Amino acid sequence: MGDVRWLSAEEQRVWRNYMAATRMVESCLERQLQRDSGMPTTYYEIMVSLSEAPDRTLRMSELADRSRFSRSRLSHAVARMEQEGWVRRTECPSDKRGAFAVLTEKGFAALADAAPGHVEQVRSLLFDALSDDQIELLGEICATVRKAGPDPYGPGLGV
Amino acid sequence: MGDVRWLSAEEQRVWRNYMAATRMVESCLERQLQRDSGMPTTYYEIMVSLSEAPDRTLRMSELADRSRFSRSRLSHAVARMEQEGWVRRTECPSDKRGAFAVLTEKGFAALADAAPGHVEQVRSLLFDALSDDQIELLGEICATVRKAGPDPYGPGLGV
DNA sequence: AGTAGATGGTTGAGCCTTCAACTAATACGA
DNA sequence: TCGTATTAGTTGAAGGCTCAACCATCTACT
Repeated sequence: MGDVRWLSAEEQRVWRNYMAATRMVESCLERQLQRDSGMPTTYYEIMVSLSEAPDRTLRMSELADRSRFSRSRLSHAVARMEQEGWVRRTECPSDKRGAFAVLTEKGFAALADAAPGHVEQVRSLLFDALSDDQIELLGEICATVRKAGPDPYGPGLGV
Repeated sequence: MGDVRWLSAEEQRVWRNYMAATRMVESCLERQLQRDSGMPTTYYEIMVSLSEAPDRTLRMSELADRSRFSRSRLSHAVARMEQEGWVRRTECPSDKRGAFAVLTEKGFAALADAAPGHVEQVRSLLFDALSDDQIELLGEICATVRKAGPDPYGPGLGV
């Protein structure tokens, strides 16, 4: 716990590029989706998770874990999405504390509508810019970072 | 504008790893800094920019451009930081619309105090997990993505 | 059965960000 | 010089996120 392991000039350079690039990607995606489909990427991801689940239904906690959202965040989000008619909440018979989130038809339609523009954006921001080799390497790097990180890393699971 | 270029299975895998990894890094950094130093990474970055400027002073717009923040966001942030005593605003003699943001001694101290923990976090989340080769490749990849992206990409410059 | 502790989920306050509207000052062209 | 268009910066409302506190229910142990 003694001296600080400051970043070398080279590491600084990498780090600033990393920040700039990831922020750019994130913020462009957010803007595009908000502008064209009126939803934050958060909601998009929640709906993707639901759409992939059997009966388009998941327990709130399961949904929170998969998207790595805090329970609180998910709860607020689902409340909002319920207002939009994209999601419905059902109670769980086997555990009366529990709740299911169900993607509605309207929600599925909104998702289907938003998807093409979103995917196009992902492609043009990230994949189009990189060579096949770079894409593969990036995949490995991200997998490594992800595995090395704390798990669960945030308020997602457990907290 | 015809058919959608959906992601291949492989691209999906890369994309989900990318999202998971970058989100993890971001959220861990945010939490650490907020917990240990009571500031969001946003403010940290603003103070870094100011600390590197001559006289620890920058025009608001210059500061916004460097950090790629919208003018509005910066304005709100600086207002908040002024309350904390970390930053002071001065008016610009040559352009009476303009304003300077100045990092105070207290702000500099807060930054110096926050830096070690933040850097340690950056290191342990990203650099420690990767080989030297991977770090270099990541740097290149990010530089490429950054250059390929729209510029200015967001509400940062111009909007 | 009775109780202590864990788990599922919600809520509200506070903060940050975005968007759009706005003021004030400068630059530019006729 | 007048008028218009830009540019610098701020503001307020609306929405999303975090944190901590909070019920309700379930589990496990005695």
